[in-house]
Amino acid sequence: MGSERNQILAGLFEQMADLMEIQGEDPFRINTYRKVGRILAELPADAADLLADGSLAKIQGIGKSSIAKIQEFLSTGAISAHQQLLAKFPASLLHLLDVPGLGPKGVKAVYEQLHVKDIEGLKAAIANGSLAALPGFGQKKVAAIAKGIEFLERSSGRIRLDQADAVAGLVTDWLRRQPGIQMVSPAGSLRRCCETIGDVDILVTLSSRSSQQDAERLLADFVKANFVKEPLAAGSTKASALIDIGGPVVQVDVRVVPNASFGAALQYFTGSKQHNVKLREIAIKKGLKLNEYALFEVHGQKEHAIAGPDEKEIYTRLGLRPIDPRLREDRGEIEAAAEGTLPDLIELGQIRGDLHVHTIASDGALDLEELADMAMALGYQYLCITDHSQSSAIANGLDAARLAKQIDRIRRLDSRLKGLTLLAGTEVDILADGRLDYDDKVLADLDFVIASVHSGLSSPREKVTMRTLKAMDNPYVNCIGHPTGRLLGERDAMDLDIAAVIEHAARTHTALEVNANPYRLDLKDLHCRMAIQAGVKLAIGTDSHDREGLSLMIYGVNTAARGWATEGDILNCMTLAQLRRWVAKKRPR
DNA sequence: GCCGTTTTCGGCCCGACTGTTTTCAGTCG
Repeated sequence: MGSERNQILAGLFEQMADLMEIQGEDPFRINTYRKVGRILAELPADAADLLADGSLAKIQGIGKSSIAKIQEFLSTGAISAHQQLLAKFPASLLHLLDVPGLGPKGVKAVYEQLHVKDIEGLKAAIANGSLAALPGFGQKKVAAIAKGIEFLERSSGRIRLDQADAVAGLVTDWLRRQPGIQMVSPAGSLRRCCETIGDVDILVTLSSRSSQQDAERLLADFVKANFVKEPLAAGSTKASALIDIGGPVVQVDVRVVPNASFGAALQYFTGSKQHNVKLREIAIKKGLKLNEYALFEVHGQKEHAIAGPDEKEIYTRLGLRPIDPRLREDRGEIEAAAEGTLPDLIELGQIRGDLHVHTIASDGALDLEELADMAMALGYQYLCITDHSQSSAIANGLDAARLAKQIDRIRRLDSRLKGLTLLAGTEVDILADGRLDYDDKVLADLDFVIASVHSGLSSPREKVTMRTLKAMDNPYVNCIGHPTGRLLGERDAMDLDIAAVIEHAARTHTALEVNANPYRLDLKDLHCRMAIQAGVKLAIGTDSHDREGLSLMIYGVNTAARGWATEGDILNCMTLAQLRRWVAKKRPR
């Protein structure tokens, strides 16, 4: 995360795992490589630093062999074990693993027996019939692989959380209207509020009088619903269909589960996989067994369920506090649940205001009055207007004179408002050399200042980091907006030294934004957690540009919660008086 | 490859579904 180098390293371990799987090695050994890859990807600091101070070797799951490989990579830029694997199998085989229906065994077979190296080769082997001639590849399997290729080429991979919400809403609304339906709940990465979603999982229960035929009928009806673009499967417990949401195609799985298993199924299908593996290990140590039907006590051959209908019960019977779905990533939440030290996660209702909003003065669609009305409807105590500054010409940024007029309008409207305080702010550009787009004299007239990088996002690490650090040195800058500049599915994050930014934020009494727009979610969850651990305040802002904008706050709240944020970590959970004192603390007296 | 108040060796999470089989391997979540 923080370090690009960590990501490369993590990728190498992932690739080694994939290649070893194609080679047919011991699955447990492969699993270890994957685990190391995941640990590396989530490291809070550069692997080189953690290796140097010995903390890397102390991490559970990283042993001598992995340390040696990491060391080798850091000194030579490569891992010989990785290169030896690549000498046996071309790297393009790794893409073949992405084809649904084709696993490592299949990839090995097509490579060794048909010399298929990539998707194009696989298509050719299907077309000329050579794939169907392979032992173990019958008509149906070949058809499934052909379909898998088609899906791969059509799907955009993962979709944003708001897109997944839209799809899930469509399907759950439809499900709730069906006869006999009792409970409906999204599961999977959507329920965990991950930043992107692969496919949408939805669980339902039927009334106790319902039969298996009722379940089959429901699932058959689902794949025929008008929003379905293409049915994939419909059995007695599960149906899958592709749904088109205007652009990407999303797979939605609907599962009918027994009432007595609803909690266990919800737990199971919410994941994450790593979280579930650890829970099942705990169950085994206690002489229990956990699966998607229930938590069982095991007595020899006999077993009986001790939890199942209620998800919380699964956790408590395992000796754990119930864990919020947003924390279920095996990032220490299970240990915290055992010790009773889980955080009281931030909730939407604790948000007292929005600190990042644009109006028609720059590139927004709403005027001050409309925004004030909406903020009051949301029950906010304050709303900070933060239009763009002059350098953001494309966003119709305000120069000092227009900003002065805007401040005046804000003050006048504020004096008429009851129950809401309108704050005058800005989202000022951080210029190429790290200076700001307004003079300090201008900034001094504002209640709250966000500084953001909007240009030169692909500059080298040193440069983008320097700009951000320098902006924080300004006594009027209270918050860095969308610190990494990423746009999910569209633009990579800047190569920012996030650890350095967090450290500097702590030192300069500057907050970091959690931009709530589902395209951004920036800071992301892991960075939120790093910032919180460093004592940095997070400001959750919607960066609202239109009517829908203000309602996106929940995405920022969920992202912060995934970073273990509590009410006390969030700047805009403060009362107005607290917020003003917090801002004043950095300013010259 | 990693790990250990039951183990320094022998374990390592669980089940469903599908297709190609004739008792199971591969894939998936």
